[in-house]
Amino acid sequence: MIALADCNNFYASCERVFNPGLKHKPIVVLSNNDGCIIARSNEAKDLGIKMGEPVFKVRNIINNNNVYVFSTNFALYGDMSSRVMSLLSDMSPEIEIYSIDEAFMNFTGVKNTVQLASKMKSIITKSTGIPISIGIAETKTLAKVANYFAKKQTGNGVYEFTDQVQIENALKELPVSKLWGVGSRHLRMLNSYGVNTAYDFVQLNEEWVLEKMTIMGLRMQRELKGNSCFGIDSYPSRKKNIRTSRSFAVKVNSLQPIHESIVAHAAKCAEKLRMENSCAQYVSVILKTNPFSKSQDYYYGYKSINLDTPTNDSIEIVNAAKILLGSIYKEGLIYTKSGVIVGDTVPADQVQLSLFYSEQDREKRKNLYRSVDFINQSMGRDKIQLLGQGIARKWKLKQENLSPCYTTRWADLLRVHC
DNA sequence: TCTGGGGTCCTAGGACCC
DNA sequence: TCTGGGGTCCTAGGACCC
Repeated sequence: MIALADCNNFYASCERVFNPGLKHKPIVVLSNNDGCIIARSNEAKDLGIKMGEPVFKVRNIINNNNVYVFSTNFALYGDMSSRVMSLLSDMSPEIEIYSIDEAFMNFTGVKNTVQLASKMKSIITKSTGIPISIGIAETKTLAKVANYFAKKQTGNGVYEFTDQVQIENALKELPVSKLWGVGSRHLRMLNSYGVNTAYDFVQLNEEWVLEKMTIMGLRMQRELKGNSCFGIDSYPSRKKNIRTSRSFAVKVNSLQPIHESIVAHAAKCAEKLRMENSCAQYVSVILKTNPFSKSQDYYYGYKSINLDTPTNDSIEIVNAAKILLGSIYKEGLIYTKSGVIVGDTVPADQVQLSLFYSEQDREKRKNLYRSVDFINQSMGRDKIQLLGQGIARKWKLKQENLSPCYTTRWADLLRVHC
């Protein structure tokens, strides 16, 4: 059996833990740059605020209903997540941390699955204040479905599929849009063939599913029939790509701030690579205009370059990114977002040096970055940075409603008055 | 006026090779 | 005028997830 633990309204719940006055109040959390809604409490969902919706479109609902609005605070959510995950790991022999708020656990051989899940749930709530739901079933996809019903039940929060009739009834009740692996495109396609529930989907001919939805669709269908296609992957594999990108806080129509942002993103990518102990074999740069703009055609500039030798050296990655930027930047456009991607990573200790590479230089740089990373991690990010990242950084984020970093910054610790 | 960021996997088609 | 068959690798783009 597989169990899926999923935190309820995770970001909104994190904000609530340290601010109990928000209990039963509608809360939303915004994306970077305060652009879109990326998390909602149940109360906010009930007001009709949708996932991913731009804030300006729901400004009226927010104002009229006293909805509490938070800028995204990843330092807080990341730290709360690791607390939840470490508690789950203690109680489960095999666990795959699937996302910031979800984990699959192998319940094979567990005698009383529901009892164990309920215990997990109460321990997490007691120790972290984060509410979770747990779904249990034969396969990952069915565990996702079970989790959906665990969340729907009031008060309980644990749901297990034990027999076929129960599964069939659940799938008949589940809109096909809620399935793990059905996005907006597939949904439209399936609806147009009269497939509306998960049960309708399971009835479809396998060849048809393969043709219309590739092997991914077929695996999903088989999982819903109880045939496991996805195992529990408990060892986090090295990331294949690493990306750093941001929207600009203000509109940008000159090269200078874009250049600064690209240097900063490239340096950040290099730092992330060093944290993972990886080296990348290619660098890509993205530069785009507003896709929703009516006054200007959408421009999406994207270019990659292969490196002679895989690297995690900030200066090398920055230099590659600068060259790429030069080749995609066009005068006269108003840009809204830039980014750098590094990819095809290899373990840092297995890098094949190119013929012309000096081992000595590489060692020197390695020592330099070890010191830079140490200082930035212990004394605050960007204490030491490349000059090209800019001092004023006008392109930086907009975060107007940021909550304190309750758990990761001394100055923000919660004060208890006796 | 105002629309996130960071990932994964799969496929079709082009380039290239023998 | 007539122009094969079979393979690999790479990449852009699509679709999905949280």
